[in-house]
Amino acid sequence: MAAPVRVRFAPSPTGHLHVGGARTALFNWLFARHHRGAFILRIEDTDRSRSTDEHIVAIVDALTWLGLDWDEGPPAPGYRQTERLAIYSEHAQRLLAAGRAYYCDCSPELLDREREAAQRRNETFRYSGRCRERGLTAGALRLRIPTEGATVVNDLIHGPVTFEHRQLDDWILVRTDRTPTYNFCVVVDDVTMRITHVIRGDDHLSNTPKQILCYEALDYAVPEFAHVSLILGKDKSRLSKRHGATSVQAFRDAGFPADALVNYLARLGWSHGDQEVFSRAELVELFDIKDVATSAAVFDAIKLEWLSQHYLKTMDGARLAGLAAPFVRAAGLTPPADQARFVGMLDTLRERAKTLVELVEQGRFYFERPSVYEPKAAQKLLTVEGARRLHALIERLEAEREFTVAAIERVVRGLTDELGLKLVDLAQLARLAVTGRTASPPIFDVLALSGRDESLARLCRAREIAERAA
RNA sequence: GGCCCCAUCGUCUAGAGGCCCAGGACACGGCCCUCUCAAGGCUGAAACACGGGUUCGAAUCCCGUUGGGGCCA
Repeated sequence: MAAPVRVRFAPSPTGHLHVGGARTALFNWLFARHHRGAFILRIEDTDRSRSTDEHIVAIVDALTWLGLDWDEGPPAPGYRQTERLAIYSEHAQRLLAAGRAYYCDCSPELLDREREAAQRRNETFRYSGRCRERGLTAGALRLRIPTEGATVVNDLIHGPVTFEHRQLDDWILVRTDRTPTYNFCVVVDDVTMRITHVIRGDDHLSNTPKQILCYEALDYAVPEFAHVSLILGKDKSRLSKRHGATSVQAFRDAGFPADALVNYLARLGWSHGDQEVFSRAELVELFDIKDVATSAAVFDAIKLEWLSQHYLKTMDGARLAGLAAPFVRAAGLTPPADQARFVGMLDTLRERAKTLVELVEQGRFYFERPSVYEPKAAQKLLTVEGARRLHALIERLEAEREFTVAAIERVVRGLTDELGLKLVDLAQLARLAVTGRTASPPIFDVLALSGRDESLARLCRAREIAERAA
């Protein structure tokens, strides 16, 4: 029986949660859930100048919204690097005592000169090792790494990747000002949190051999690694703000269901045959790190929209009502108290919108009377003849006992025949009167859902305007 | 610049030597359905970066070139 899987997602709270980070978090979460292991959230806030508590809150909110729950991490203490400084220095002392690390007092100026010289010779800069045997007791702490040989990263996604030690240098663990470096903190954190699989962005692949050497110096077991490719923008450069929305929060605010974003992110770089739509349960069951693609992927908002619409179209009515209500209120409107009626309205809207924001916009007329009529249509339809037709329609509807979709349809179709018109003639007229627009859900549904009183009031108002325009 | 990673339709991808003159999905075009708009159905166009090998046979293996990305910064 292998040791239980423990993975982590370790964002820096220097901004909102980026979709790239969200995907890394998702892959970690899926891996943990698939193997019934633990998913740990750790905050890498050693860069104090750029880290803020607001960003931690934003990241926690975004992960929560996505439904990526963690088994260990904030708000419990001990999962922020700034709380763990003592642990880093303890490990630094151990390495020093064991002779695996040494102090170096070379000045930055000297190092810069060496770096430039190395570049002129077309070589990788590698610290000369001048202080290796000097036995200094202060300065920057460097890891002593082998001159010969190579370190192989057995990446779960990429396979074995070899790095020659002569390309690596005695990197700094702790700076002269006693602050630990990023690479050192990561190793110590992963080791002390007993992380078994490090699943992270491709941008860390080059740092991995240095870290492996540090694990070995510390005499700790090296975890498995899996480096996920980066997400690119349309122009194939690293996805950034200039490509449009990139934060999870932005997609949430735009009205994408969390399930749709999760499904999209999962399929970006991971696949399972020809399947495109996956429930959470399927994702957890089918996810295998070996099926993650090796190449970078371009973020395609259009496909996300398609998935979003798919989820809006297919999700349970009550659930949709729950998701839509806040967006209705955010638009300054009020959802009806009658839940069944609200769900009925949403049912006519759901296949017409790509996001919840769009859905509310499409269905505005359900919550407020149209303040204006589409000008071109009004000019064409709200005429003397239009007023006559509206008048007839109003009379028939008033006389009708029932105000159901079926009854309304019977009335309208009957009137259409009598007047020698096509259905479209009366439908568009009624549509304009009730919604103010020329495109809406089926007009019989709209009428029934709006209710007899409201529908008649709107038809009458349109008739007045038509009469006045004449 | 050095090191590392990557390379199938516009995009996400299937493909782990013959099942592929390359499959699915999004987007795009056409047709159908239709009270509008959608949704849906059918259908069309669209790719193995290039050059060498290996093999009876390569999208699949190897080498190189080119291009993109990452790290060092």
